Amino acid sequence: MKVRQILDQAGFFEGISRESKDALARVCMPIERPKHTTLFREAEPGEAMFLLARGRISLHKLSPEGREVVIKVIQPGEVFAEVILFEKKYYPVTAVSLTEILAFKLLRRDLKHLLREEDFRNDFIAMLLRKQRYLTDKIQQLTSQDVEQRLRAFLLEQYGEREQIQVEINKKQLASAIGATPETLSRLLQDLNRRKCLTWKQGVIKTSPDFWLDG
Amino acid sequence: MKVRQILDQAGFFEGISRESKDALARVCMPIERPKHTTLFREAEPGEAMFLLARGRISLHKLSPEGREVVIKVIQPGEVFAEVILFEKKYYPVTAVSLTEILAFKLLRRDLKHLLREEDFRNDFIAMLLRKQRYLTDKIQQLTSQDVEQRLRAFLLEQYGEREQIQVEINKKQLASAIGATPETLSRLLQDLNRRKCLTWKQGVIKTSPDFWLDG
DNA sequence: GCATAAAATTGACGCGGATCAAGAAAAGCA
DNA sequence: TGCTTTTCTTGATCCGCGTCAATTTTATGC
Repeated sequence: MKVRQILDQAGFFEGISRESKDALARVCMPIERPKHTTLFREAEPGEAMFLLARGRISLHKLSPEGREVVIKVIQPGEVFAEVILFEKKYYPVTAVSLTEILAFKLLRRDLKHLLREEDFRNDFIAMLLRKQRYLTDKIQQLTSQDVEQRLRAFLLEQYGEREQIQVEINKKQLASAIGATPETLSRLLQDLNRRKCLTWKQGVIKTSPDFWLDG
Repeated sequence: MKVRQILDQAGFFEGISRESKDALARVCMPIERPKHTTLFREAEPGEAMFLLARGRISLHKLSPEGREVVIKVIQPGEVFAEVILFEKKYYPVTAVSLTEILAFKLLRRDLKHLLREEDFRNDFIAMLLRKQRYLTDKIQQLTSQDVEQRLRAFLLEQYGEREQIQVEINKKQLASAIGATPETLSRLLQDLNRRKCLTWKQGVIKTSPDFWLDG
């Protein structure tokens, strides 16, 4: 079946047994959406978590003053909204597709069933712990790094240390993802350009080795 | 046995069965330490997680420049260093007791065994998700709130909205916990004093209702 | 008890980045 | 294709908070 193939490619739960993976493929529902689609909103009730197969999704919260704070940009192969499954009935963040996406939806009762299997359970818990570690690192970054360092960390995390990067999100979104305003990002890019570290033209970023060094 | 009683009082894994709790009590080792003791350091290898029964523990990371960034202050009833159990062999943070503490140490293999029990597993996963939600909120706070709001959020989280609070940590530590310098906190407290919102004398904070309102 | 260290306060100063406003460029749409 | 809307850029200004340095206060040890 098609779902099963995509699961294989996407690298969800790599360590799990064939049986668990088949079971997973049986219960999850494919979801395709164009860009700028809201999958769910903060404080909305729900009972499904998602696996992202293709595209990128932004998870953000709204501050009391109405600022949009990006918590994480989800990449293919990652799981999101898993918090809904045990702890609370309400989504803690808003999820919006930044690009066209393909995701899988997984219901609470189905997941609970899958967790009986030790391999699956271990993979699931390991995934949660990985995310915890990510959030921990992010807190450290936000309190001790400037915008340039945060940009570097973001690009590294999302695309790796590459010379050319196809960015499928716009500058406003990227600014938000690194906890800055579009104006600040614009000025930073201008500066990096002058220093011959990084250029950004028509959705393509080109970096020089210098960019990855200093910091 | 004594360990079992403390486990009951501390409220670890409230939903779990009598059998699971007995099993937990059997495998965990009590640890008592004076204040300012380092339990483990960032990047140090280890294979145990902890349950805190009494006292407070600060989890922090060191930034490349040597700044100490507090990730979370652990309270009685909370679990920490659980990341070590599945994902990596190295502690991602440093843990230092802020007060005298009583904690329980739980080894990897024992925990994996306990996770076979559904009740225990659900409680454990729920705990992980609670922490994830906490970290998510913290990121939002750090990027969108000023120091005064962060102080309020910290006191609320740690002690609730009370008129009188016994603070068992010093101002330097508190400053660090809310992502600020001692100087900034000092000035903030002075200002709150002038506005008759909050006083801090000899480890006792007194707040007026005003303090909890504005923000 | 004094001596030394650590914690807390206070002032002066500067910088990173937010905010506001206005214009240029690009994208969406009829 | 022209019109509208959003995104991006650029400049001017402002402010929160960090940094540095100098005291003062409190804690700690002999």
